[in-house]
Amino acid sequence: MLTPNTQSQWAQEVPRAGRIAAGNGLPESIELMGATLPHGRNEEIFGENEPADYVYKVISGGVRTYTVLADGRRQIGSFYLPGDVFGLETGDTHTLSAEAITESKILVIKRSALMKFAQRDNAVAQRLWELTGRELHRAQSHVVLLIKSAKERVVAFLLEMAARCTGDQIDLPMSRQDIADYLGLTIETVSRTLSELESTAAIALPSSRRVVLQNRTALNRSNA
Amino acid sequence: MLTPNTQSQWAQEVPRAGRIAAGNGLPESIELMGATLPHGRNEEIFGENEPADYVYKVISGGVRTYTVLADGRRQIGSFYLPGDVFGLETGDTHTLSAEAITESKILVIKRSALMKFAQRDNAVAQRLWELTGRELHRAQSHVVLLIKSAKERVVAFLLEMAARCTGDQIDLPMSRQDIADYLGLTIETVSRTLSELESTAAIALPSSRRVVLQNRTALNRSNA
DNA sequence: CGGAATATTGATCAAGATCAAAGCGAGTGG
DNA sequence: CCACTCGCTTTGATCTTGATCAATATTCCG
Repeated sequence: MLTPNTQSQWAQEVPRAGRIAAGNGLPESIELMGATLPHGRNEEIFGENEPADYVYKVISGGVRTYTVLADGRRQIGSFYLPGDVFGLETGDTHTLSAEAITESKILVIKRSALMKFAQRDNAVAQRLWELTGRELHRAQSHVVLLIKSAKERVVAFLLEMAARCTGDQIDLPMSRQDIADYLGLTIETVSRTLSELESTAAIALPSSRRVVLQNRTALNRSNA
Repeated sequence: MLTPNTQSQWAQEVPRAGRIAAGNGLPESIELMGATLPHGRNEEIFGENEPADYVYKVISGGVRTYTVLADGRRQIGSFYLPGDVFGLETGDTHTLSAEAITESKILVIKRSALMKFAQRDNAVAQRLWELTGRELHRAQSHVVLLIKSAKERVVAFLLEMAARCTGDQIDLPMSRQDIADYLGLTIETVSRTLSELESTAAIALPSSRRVVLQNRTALNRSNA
């Protein structure tokens, strides 16, 4: 059960193709409009305020979007995993920066081509709008997350990540610093909270990047 | 200058019609598709998870959207003022509840009619998408706001409200509790922070609902 | 004028930040 | 193969910010 599976679960290329085509992304036909590019760990994919001429889809690996405040604090907006689309804007510039968390393959699609396609096909336009709607919903949940206690935030994060994979074992592609900057906490608080959850047997931490949910009931209780 | 203007600045009906038609809302023609309804203070306009069959536009007054956590904590998502559109969803239910902050007139439009219109007119579809995009941007800014210190949050709130009206005088339609629930703080902290800003002459508080920005430079310094 | 709701101010407390020091683990070179 | 290093993570001690508890003060209405 805890067989050390050295292959990260996110390394596989788009492991849920069916679901993605159905609700998560864009029609497959559209994927023909782009090229897949490799990105190294921590490599920038686009920067805040840059022209938003492309839309992106994670094929393998993982991506974080973020903004940096004047004094250096970094806030991560979202994590994107294989199958997720990111970088779609209604305005003409990106509102956040994006970086690869790990070695990633990213499908890049010209926005103008996508828009031309949407103009002819209402269903595509609808799909694009829904994508923005989903991002909005994500951001609204993020707001609610940030008013919770540290324990509640960490638990919510774990449940959110768990919801994106099958089973109770999560392989986190991101560092403690990334998690902290997503949750509005410090790495120390994230680490301490995880240790505490482990000590109450709610989770197991076979390694720092792997979390096993052992008691979802207890976790849900800690989720306010 | 501080003449007690008992008429709240938000009581006027859509004071910036030009700007609204241009970028803020929907073509005026569409407003013919709906009816204007009055709502009393604290009256619910729609509830979370209810079918999103209508789209709304503030004609006069003000609206708050919010969600309530299991333990009773309330998080306000946004404040809407005259000219603002709210309640537009890509899914089929509302993700937040909405209430009138003060006596308000609200234009109600059937979503199905709007969608039919959008299907024929690409520009309208585009406008609706942009509206969702604007909400997304708002929510992302809200996330960034919530990682800041109490003082920074209050200052950001004041600057945000000031950006929505002309001049340095702001009439707040909402209570301290509303502000606190928007900023993820307590009323005491909001009150203390406003008092502190007043004591440093950054703002004046001629009454609890009226704020005058006296030193934007100082405020921007406190905005990280 | 009276009373309820709302806002301010004060005193204390606690959650999480900060400062500091080990611990661990993957990769490197002797 | 082992020791060393570098980056990341964990753990500990203390401090700070904002929450909580409590007592007025003010405003808004009937």
